[in-house]
Amino acid sequence: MESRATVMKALAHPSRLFIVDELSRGERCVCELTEMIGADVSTVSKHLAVLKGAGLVLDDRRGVQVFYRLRVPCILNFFGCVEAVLEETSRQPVAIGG
Amino acid sequence: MESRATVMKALAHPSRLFIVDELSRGERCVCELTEMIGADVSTVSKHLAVLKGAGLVLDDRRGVQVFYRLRVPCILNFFGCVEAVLEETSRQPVAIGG
DNA sequence: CGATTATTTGGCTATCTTGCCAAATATGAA
DNA sequence: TTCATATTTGGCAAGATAGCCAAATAATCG
Repeated sequence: MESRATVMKALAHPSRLFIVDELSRGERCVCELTEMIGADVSTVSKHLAVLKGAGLVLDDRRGVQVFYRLRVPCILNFFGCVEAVLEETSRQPVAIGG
Repeated sequence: MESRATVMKALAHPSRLFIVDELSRGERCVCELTEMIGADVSTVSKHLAVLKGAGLVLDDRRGVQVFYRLRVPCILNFFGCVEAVLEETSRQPVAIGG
C-alpha cells in the first residue's frame, strides 16, 4: 500500500490534477503549464517532478524546452469516478446508514 | 480541481488505501479495521473520518459498533491503474522521452 | 565565450498531516 | 444509575508539503 499511496499522493493536489487533465489533451511544455496555473515556474517544475517521480508522466527535452506527457492513460478514468463521488456527496451529504 | 483533490487526498495514505481495499470485500467495523491495521483506534477512526468527509464511505452504527462500507464502488478501479503505473515504473524507471 | 531563454535545484518559512494519549461520547447490559 | 465496550474528539509534537525567491544548470544563438 505504501507505493500505491505514493501514486495517489502525487495526484492529491489541485495543480497536479490540473496538469494531468491538461496533458490528457496532449503534451505541454513547462512554460505553458506555468502560464495556465499562474504560479512560479519553480513551483510548477516541482509539481512535475512529483508526477514524474510517481511514474505518471514522462519528460522530453527539445531544445531549451521540456515537454511533459502522460505515461499511463488510465489515470484519466479517475476523473469520472471522482466526479461521481462529488455528485453523490452533493446529493446526499454523507447521510447516516446509506 | 480543489474538490477533486480532496477526494484524491483522502486516498493518499497507505492505511486509508488498505481500508478501501478491505471494504471492497464487505462492511467492517472500526474494531476490525483497527486490529488489521495495528494502529491506535483513534488513528483509525480519524482515517475513517477523512474517508467519510470525502464521501468515499458510509457509516452505520449498530449497537455499540460502527460499520463502514464503500459509498462509490468505482474507486476500486483505481487499484488496477495504480498497479499499472507501478509496473511501468519498475520496468522502465522514468526514462527520458518514453 | 557571453547573452538569452527555459527549467531545475537549494533553501527557507508557513501550513498541513499523522499518530499517539487522554478525555469525552454512545450504546447496551446489569 | 453504574459498568463495560466501542468509537470519536481534543490536543500536542514530529514530520511532510507547498510556495516563493535566488542561484544553478541546460541549450541555443551571435
